[in-house]
Amino acid sequence: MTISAPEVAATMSTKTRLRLWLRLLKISRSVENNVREKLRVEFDSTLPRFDVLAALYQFPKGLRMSELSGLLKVSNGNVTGIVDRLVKDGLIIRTPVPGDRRALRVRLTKRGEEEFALQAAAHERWIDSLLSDVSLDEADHMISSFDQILANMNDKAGEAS
Amino acid sequence: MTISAPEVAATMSTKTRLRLWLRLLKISRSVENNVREKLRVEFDSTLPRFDVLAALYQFPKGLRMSELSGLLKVSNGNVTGIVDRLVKDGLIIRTPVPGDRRALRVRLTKRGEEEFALQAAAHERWIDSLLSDVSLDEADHMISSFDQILANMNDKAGEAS
DNA sequence: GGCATATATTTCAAGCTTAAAATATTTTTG
DNA sequence: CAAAAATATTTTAAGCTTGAAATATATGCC
Repeated sequence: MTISAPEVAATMSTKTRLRLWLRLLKISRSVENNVREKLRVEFDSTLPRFDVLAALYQFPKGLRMSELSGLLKVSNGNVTGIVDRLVKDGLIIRTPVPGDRRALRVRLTKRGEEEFALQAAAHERWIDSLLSDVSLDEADHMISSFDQILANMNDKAGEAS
Repeated sequence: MTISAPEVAATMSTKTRLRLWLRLLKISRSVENNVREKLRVEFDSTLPRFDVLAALYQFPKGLRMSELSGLLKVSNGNVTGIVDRLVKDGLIIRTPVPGDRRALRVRLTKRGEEEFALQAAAHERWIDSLLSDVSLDEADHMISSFDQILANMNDKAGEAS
């Protein structure tokens, strides 16, 4: 009996995929740590707060708590705490939803909008600088690869987009 | 005065790089959430614990606390807590470092080694499945791109490897 | 209408994470 | 050698995160 070629090939791409994942994780953590530090120093804020503001910025009419946690793909209880603090800081407000007394709609205040616009512009510059050696073509190519991976992954796992 | 071409191009690649980062983050979080859930259900463990065990598995002689936190790129105090719990569970042990009474060396116990071997094998299968539609060539190509990005990023930022 | 079930949100307990302060020890240097 | 500076680690306070339990309200069913 000879060595099974498929098994050898499978092992090889398994190891390579694992390496790919470790590299992906390393980049992701590097960028995240970098952005986290800049948010702290320049805006006295955090990544979770930025994420919440970013989501609300896209929806001027506001979002329900559950829509917000769904978008950010974090737990409900998690968002409660972050929103509490942002409300206390006057960057967002909670308003009741007419017709459903269980639900609350959250949206940016005027100040929250202005503050986030500043943070978003800075964030864009930070990312542009960190990824400055990625050409437009390269970036486009990687984005399509990622989209393909994401589409496939959402089938494999229960994990939504 | 005509529109400045360089500025237009810069804006375009800035936006594309931002999109690239958001996609990268999405994949990274999807995979992480998936692995986290599987570690919880199948091994009653967590990602930070897995990371610590993985680091120690590569260094059978053990690592100092500061080497460990350096490798994982997390704070010193963070590792203290995770190590405390792993010690309590009998998966690792702390031993004094001869000649330096400030330092402690941490290494896997026999049980920790056996337990991690199981987790690592399962982890490899999970990743292989999640990234199953990435071909060997594609993976290799992405790995080089990532390495290049990482090398460039470490110059831009104070952020080490 | 009234009871069961479902949905929206918060609370809770436990663990993760950080930056900064505290502790203990080692090394440098005057 | 003693004071000062540096290093290794832990502790602390605050915030983030999760899954599960609790609370409040709404919807479906008889």
